[in-house]
Amino acid sequence: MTVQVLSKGEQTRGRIMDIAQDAVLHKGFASTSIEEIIAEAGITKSGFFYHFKDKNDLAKALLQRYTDEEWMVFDALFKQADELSDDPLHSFLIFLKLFADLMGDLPNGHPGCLIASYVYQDFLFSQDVRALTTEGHQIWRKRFRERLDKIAARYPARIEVSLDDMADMLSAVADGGIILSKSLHDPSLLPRQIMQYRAYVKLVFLGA
Amino acid sequence: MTVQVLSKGEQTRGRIMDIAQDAVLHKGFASTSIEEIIAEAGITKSGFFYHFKDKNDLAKALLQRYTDEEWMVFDALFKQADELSDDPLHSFLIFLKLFADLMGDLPNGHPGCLIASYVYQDFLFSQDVRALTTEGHQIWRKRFRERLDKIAARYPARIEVSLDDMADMLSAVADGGIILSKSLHDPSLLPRQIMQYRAYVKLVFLGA
DNA sequence: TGAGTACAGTACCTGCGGTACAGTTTTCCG
DNA sequence: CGGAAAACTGTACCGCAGGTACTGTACTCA
Repeated sequence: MTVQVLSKGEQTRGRIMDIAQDAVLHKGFASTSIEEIIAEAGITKSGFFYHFKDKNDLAKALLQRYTDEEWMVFDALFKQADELSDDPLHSFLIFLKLFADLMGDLPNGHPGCLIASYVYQDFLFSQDVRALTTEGHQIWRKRFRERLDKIAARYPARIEVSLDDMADMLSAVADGGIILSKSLHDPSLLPRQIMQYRAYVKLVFLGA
Repeated sequence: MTVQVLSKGEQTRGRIMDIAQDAVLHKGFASTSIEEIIAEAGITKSGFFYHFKDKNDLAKALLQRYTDEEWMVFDALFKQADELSDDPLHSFLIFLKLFADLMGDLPNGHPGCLIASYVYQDFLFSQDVRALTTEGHQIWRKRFRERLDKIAARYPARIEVSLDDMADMLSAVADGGIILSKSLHDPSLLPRQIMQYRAYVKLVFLGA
């Protein structure tokens, strides 16, 4: 039912990015060669460099698209949670459960977070790519923080706590959970860690 | 006062690894070239390959040394904490504070976790390197879990919680905290995240 | 129908990982 | 002190990957 609105060039560009993203998340950016990408895409080197001026340009495009898609996913989850409860705390708790379920439902575990993977390969990329990872995490902080502000207004926190730190903690637990999931070959570890964070939020605002 | 027990070969090998580890943590393993390592070490390519049969061999040696050193650091912190309190919970809380302080005291922020950085560059390395990262995280789980078991025996948990998940959460928060610290250029973020985890532990076993 | 778009083809340069192997100095041990 | 092993240096070379440069061409759409 999806209508054809993409030009042929945009289609090819998208196919290159799909192949590249899959490879990058599985073995890292540096060890993903352009040659293997074009081989799988069925194009030539010229074709690749027609769409991306260099490898760094591809990295940037991948990250940009990835963050855009992540926000859409989160928006959808937030919206779904808001429909299930008017209360800010319970809506956030529902969101966390939905988030955990989503992370657990992926067939072979979560493929990884592109942002996190880029952070560890920092100087590969130019300053503007670094800026993108920073911006990405800042936006997460801001959006989670907004939710926590509304919660704290209605449910006074049981302990002294920085809401910025609490907001960041979800990003940290998610990124760290992905690493642990991959390292220990346990796809269920990531959703369980998100549920741990959920338990923390519950304890802070509701108590035991 | 340190006595000279290292042969010249061991010294050079160590110098190569020091230079390499610094570079790897700052820009990733793949984009750290052997040529830049030997340039800084003041040796030739032949010299490098005398000590390491290939780049993967270097990666393995780095990881092995890194995990060994980490355990020594943690042992020292645990010992210090145990001397300050006999109570398992308070000792663990002290340990977490010491850990957070240590992570914050590094001049330019924590350089990063080698294990985490390797996880995102998976297929670069052979199966035995993968095994090392897995083993590393498993040992952390076991050691933290032991502490939590002793705590739970004296302080019944206020909520239903998996102690394995709680043990893993410290690794996750630390790994994720490093990523966020680097991404947001805020060295104080990592220790603050560890303190968040500490607050969680406190809430679970002591309440508000 | 002609001007872009979206590539293919070819050729070539560079840097890096890695090999091979011969030669040289340094260290250590009996 | 001498000799063997350890710890390298020097040189030459290979293959692969990223990247450049430029020409040619099929398709597409106004």
